[in-house]
Amino acid sequence: MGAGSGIDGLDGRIIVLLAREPRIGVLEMSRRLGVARGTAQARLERLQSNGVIRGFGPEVDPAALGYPVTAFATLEIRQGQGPQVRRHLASVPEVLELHTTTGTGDMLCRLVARSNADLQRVIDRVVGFDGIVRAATAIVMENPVPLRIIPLVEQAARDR
Amino acid sequence: MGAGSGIDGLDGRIIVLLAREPRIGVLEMSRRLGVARGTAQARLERLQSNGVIRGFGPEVDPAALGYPVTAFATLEIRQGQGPQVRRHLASVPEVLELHTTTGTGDMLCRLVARSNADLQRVIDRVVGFDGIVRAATAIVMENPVPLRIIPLVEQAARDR
DNA sequence: TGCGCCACTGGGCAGGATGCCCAGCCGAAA
DNA sequence: TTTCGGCTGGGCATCCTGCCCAGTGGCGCA
Repeated sequence: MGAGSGIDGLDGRIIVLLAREPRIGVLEMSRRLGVARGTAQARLERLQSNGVIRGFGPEVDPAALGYPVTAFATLEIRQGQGPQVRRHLASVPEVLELHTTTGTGDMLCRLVARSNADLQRVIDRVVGFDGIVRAATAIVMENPVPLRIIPLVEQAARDR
Repeated sequence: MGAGSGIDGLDGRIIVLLAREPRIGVLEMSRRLGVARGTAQARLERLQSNGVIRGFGPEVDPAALGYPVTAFATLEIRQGQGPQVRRHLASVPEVLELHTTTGTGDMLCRLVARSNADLQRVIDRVVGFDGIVRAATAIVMENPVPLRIIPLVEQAARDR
């Protein structure tokens, strides 16, 4: 991993272009970039087989689905209960992602809920499991920087 | 918002299908769903103008870009320094997202770095700003549940 | 210095998908 | 019952895709 990886300027421009206008095709892309279509096509393929671009899945807004409340929960789990806890959390649809982190056997997960009241139900379901000792929840109020990748891509391209 | 929104079964199947095989076109989609092409096309358009589907931006893997280390930082900020802190954090490429949360004027941000050592540099840059009083960092070790949306979509579709 | 490799170019080709149109049908609401 | 919105199934021209090719230029290596 990371062996032959790395992004050059053209790769960076491809990703940024794709991030800004996801619907454009290879041909339009090659026109904007000022390269031959075959080049753009080859680069795109390489970026995907490289794993740099994982895919083009639809970005779904949980709020538009009826889940406008987002929260982060820090979980303290009982020793050795990791696998069970993971399985449990994976089975809860409102758990959007889960990380294990350094610290006291902690996990961090992102939750959504239909309302603040509903969040209580979600949390109850999340922590209503033997392996979980304690949970601390932080409700998201604003999202000044939504998940982004462009600045990082540009820096990676600059660093050659 | 959220007025006429909501997802029916067909919408749910469209999103799930798109999430699993993002490259398929409208025609192939209509074939898999067993509906007319016009229907699939109209639904997709509606989902996008609804805001349920925000877009189809490329999913870029920071690790493949040379940033294999992910961390979450909880920041305590000085009263009234919110706007400045946001601007500062937005200017750091390694800050992938930023949330303001309930609690003691806290913020939570996701960071990436080239290595554990590099993470120190990133954190220094993040907290090297007047408005930030204290920072607690949790390094991500594993990601048992990567950011996902399918289970939530299926539940939303089931709930009518 | 000369050679081979690799990426890029510019072009061509057939098949397929897209965007857009239409008339007809049907169920639900007024 | 009438109207309306959504779905169907079809057609159309245009455009893009995936794939192919030969030619060219830069670069590292012997």
